[in-house]
Amino acid sequence: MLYSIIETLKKNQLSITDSRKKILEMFVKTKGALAHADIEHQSGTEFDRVTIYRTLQTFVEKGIIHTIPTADNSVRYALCKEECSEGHHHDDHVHFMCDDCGTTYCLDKISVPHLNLPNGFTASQTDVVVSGKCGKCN
Amino acid sequence: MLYSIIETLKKNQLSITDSRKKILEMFVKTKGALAHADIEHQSGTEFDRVTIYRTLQTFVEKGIIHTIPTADNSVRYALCKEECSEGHHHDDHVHFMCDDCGTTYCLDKISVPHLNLPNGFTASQTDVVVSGKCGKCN
DNA sequence: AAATATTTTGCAACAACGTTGCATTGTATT
DNA sequence: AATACAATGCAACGTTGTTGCAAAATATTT
Ligand SMILES: [Mn+2]
Ligand SMILES: [Mn+2]
Ligand SMILES: [Zn+2]
Ligand SMILES: [Zn+2]
Repeated sequence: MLYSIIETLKKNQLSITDSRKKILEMFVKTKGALAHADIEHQSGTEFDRVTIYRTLQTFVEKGIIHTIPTADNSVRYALCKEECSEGHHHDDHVHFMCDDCGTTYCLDKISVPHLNLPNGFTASQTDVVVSGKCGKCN
Repeated sequence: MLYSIIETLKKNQLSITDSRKKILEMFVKTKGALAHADIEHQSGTEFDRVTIYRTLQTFVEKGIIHTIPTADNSVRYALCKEECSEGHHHDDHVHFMCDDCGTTYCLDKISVPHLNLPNGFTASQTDVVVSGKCGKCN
């Protein structure tokens, strides 16, 4: 399946800029997730820190990427599947973070389990983050 | 069940100091979880920011409190059950964060479900964080 | 294609959060 | 009570993220 960067930006009514193209390209070419710092390092001095923050924010709002909760409370991002749209994320899959190589995976095929909450509690979102060793490191 | 602050500190070979006593007391008296900022506010100018950071660190290392991963990537802490010890946490329960009142609950009775990971992946820890409305806010 | 309107970017300044080194103070031990 | 040891407060610093605004880039209109 091919992913058109320009199409994605247009579809979301975002103007086509260098930073948006390159940052989105990084996500498309990466299996795992990316942190702000990863993008900053990969792009060198090409973009300002602030631009990267703003680009990530915009992508999250538009449903192009989603944030991943991690055990160490660092922020990571990964591409959304096509079902996500502005203000409506549907990334209800399990995330995996390798203790060895640090790679964060979206386990798209493993959906988050249903839980019986205590009386009076209602859920709007459930995040599952698994830590351990990934396929490469095992 | 009663919780002796002094006993807990002694059991973990920690010297008995004002900050440790008062901060641990806050956790014992609180149903939910506490953030660094909560402790700072509740204690006024009594302790330095750094002391609070170091006390929380020490308590986590000793297995007295555990950190709670949250959807918004803020750091929270809650009391551990007695099974936890230095370097060995066993807080495998579900956490709940109320979107309305912000309270974070340890749902001790709901243990994290077992998941079938992809081939080659092994889990060392699974964190489940549910967001939604709590009993009070529903 | 050029002119205009709109968005995005880079910079600077700031705020929140967290860490480290070291002298001072407090706790434990003899 | 004297000594040894550990924790605290302070200052200084680093990292992460935000905001306002002028300059630059992109989109739209003529
Ligand atoms: Mn994901
Ligand atoms: Mn808990
Ligand atoms: Zn790995
Ligand atoms: Zn609530």
